[in-house]
Amino acid sequence: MDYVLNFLRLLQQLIAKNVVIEHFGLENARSICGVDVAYKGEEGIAVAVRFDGNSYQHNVVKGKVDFPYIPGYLFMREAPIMLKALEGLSCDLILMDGHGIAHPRKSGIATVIGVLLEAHTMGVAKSKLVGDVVEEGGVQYVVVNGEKVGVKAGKYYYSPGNKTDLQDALDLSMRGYPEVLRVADKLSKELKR
DNA sequence: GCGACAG
DNA sequence: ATCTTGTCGC
Repeated sequence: MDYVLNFLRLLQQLIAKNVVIEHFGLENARSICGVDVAYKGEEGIAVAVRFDGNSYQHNVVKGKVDFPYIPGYLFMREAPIMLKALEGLSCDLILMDGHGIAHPRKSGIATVIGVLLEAHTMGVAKSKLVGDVVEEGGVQYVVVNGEKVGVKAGKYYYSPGNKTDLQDALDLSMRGYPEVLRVADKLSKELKR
């Protein structure tokens, strides 16, 4: 499995070179999607929820998940099934569990999916993967090598995935935990029964 | 060698 | 993520 991780690391470095960190502006997101995955042993249940400001809609995908969870390589385990769940949904902004550039190689799952789909994405994680939390002007930033790569608000970490920036992460964090993610999490966990 | 370690 | 009882608090 050593070969695989070496290769995947190169892939992540390539992805990191293609990330686009630029201001999006949440006000430009007419539709926001949230994706989450729950497990029942080897079976993964992915749910993608879309909210367009008026109504909700969602996709459910179940399938075997082979790749193990390895810190730093989450995308290999969850990106495939997440992408399937997102099929057919048009989302101006995609949110998902996990980090974006707040990653050892600036290539968290939100970045991988964002670059792959050329979409606006943002990672929302429940715990830190890398960096130090530094407060500045009333805001808690996730800092890696002196660079601010994310924002911590409450117990959540927000970091740009692709075609979004730190300002977007801060703006999103101030809206509180995204409802689409709360719904996706709740739905995926109750559908595995 | 030791500690850290998204879901 | 999942396993898994009781317990503290609004």
